[in-house]
Amino acid sequence: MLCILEIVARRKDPAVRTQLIERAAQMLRTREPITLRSLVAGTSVSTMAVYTHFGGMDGMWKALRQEGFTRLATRLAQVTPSADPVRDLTALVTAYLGNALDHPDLYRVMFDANFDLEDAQAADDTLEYLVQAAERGRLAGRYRADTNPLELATQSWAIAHGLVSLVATGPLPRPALAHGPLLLTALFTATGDDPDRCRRSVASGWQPRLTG
Amino acid sequence: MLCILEIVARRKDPAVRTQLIERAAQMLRTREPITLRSLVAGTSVSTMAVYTHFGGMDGMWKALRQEGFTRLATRLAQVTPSADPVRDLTALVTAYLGNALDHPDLYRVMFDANFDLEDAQAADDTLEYLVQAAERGRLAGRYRADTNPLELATQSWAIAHGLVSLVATGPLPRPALAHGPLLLTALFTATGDDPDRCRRSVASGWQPRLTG
DNA sequence: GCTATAACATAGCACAGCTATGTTATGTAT
DNA sequence: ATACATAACATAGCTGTGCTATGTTATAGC
Repeated sequence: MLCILEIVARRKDPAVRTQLIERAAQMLRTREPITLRSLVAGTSVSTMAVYTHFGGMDGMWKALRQEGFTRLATRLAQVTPSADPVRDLTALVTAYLGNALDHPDLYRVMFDANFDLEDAQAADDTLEYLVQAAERGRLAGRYRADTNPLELATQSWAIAHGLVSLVATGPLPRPALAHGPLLLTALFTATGDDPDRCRRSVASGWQPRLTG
Repeated sequence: MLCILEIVARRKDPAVRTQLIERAAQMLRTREPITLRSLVAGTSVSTMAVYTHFGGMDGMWKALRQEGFTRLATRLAQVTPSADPVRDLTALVTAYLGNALDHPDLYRVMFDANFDLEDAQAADDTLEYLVQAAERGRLAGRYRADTNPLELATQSWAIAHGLVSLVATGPLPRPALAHGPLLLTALFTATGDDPDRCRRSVASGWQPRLTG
């Protein structure tokens, strides 16, 4: 009997994979240039490990982007829903900004040149956190009944990404992030929330620490 | 007599410089990989020309980014001020989006990894167009008297950059740009403009062609 | 134990950006 | 007009890049 798919010898060690991408993330943080040889230099593995585990440097970068989205998702998941969904959506945006500021180089890689479907899916998955909060806000009557949660989430995302990418990638100074609350309040108010109540919700969901 | 500064022999030909960056922009458009040798291959100059004119490939990329900001400034300059400064600011944002969509690869390069002061200055110069429109809006009484034109311009920029970079770089589909009018209206209204009047101004400044 | 399989190590390939060195063209001074 | 000084230019070769071809070794199933 032929057991084609079950014949496996010398399985790859998953630890090697995580070791490599963690080292890559570390090198990204310390601004060291990441090359095939410099990447494996700090480890006990050979250059071929990059090919068996990632299929090449492109695959490694792809996995690194994926790691970035995973960390982002972890951070978004730490935002515990409260009774105020507008505050929650603000808190999610704040978490998004905080993640980008804590790992600016990783964030830059996440939204760099070569995107493919896998990464786009990962981006959509993280967006889903915002969609849920937007939907809860609509159900709570904070936004107009005809509000499309996906659209509101996308608009919030655009604001967050616009601000943080201009700050993380260069031209704008970090205090420019302080525009966040005003932009979010403007968006949520335009979506139907009461201005004063919205201001309070956004203020309670925002983390002033970001602009430091 | 020594004329130190005036002793010049065989001046560099500016035409070579423009030829190279135009070819680089063209190769960017056609997705050809831009390497030192592939860049000069189509020209009659040697690889050394890149070093005499730009000091290396990094300098060439820097000049290419500069060219991107120059084109952007040209496009923004084509927006003729009208009697409605809110419309004008919307039109400027629309021109910003249109430029990014017409030259997506160039736009990506403009906001890519290595930024330095020269490029940041170029970015600030283009921002100045938005600042002027914001200031005119304030003087016209459309925005609150205590509105900071630079801040309003920066907020508009963040919205534009957030939207268009998410569209040009991947995850969002092009129709997502249709969120622009709502976001701008929300921002301008929050800055003091009358909601109905603002909606009309934004609608008249917006180019629906973008979302196609 | 034997064999098949795949992870692994090594060496070398093509190409990248860059630089050292020689050549040529051009403005200045005699 | 001629000679010189200067810098743009052409050529060839350098180091380092990602990648691949080839041989070796460790592991799973009979």
